[in-house]
Amino acid sequence: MNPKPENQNFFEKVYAVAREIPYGRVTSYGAIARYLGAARSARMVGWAMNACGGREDVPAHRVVNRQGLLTGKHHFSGTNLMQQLLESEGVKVKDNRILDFDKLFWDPSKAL
DNA sequence: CATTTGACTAATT
DNA sequence: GAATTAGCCAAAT
Repeated sequence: MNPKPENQNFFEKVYAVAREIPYGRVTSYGAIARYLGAARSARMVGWAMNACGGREDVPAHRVVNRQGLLTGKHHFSGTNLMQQLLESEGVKVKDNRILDFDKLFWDPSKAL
């Protein structure tokens, strides 16, 4: 154990919320950030995802930008892995964009 | 300790 | 309406 693991507050919180995303749903970085109290730290959420390397429990593919664009797909293995993962969950993706994003959008603050 | 970056978002051009 | 700039905040170098 580390002397002061404390917690990767931000990262852990982001991971916790990401894990709460129900199957076949998606959310935005800003929504998570807002839920964490860091309304303007949407980028931090993305950064946390970048660090999610070993966190398989973190469905980063369910987290997209506000437009439903798979901006982070380049960080996944391959080129369209993220899209395939979403499609595998029943989420229709067209040209890196999530269809019916408004319907599939999952708001953590609402989910509470 | 200062600088850079980065999977965003909103506003502006 | 698309492209660019600016603002934000926290971690990484």
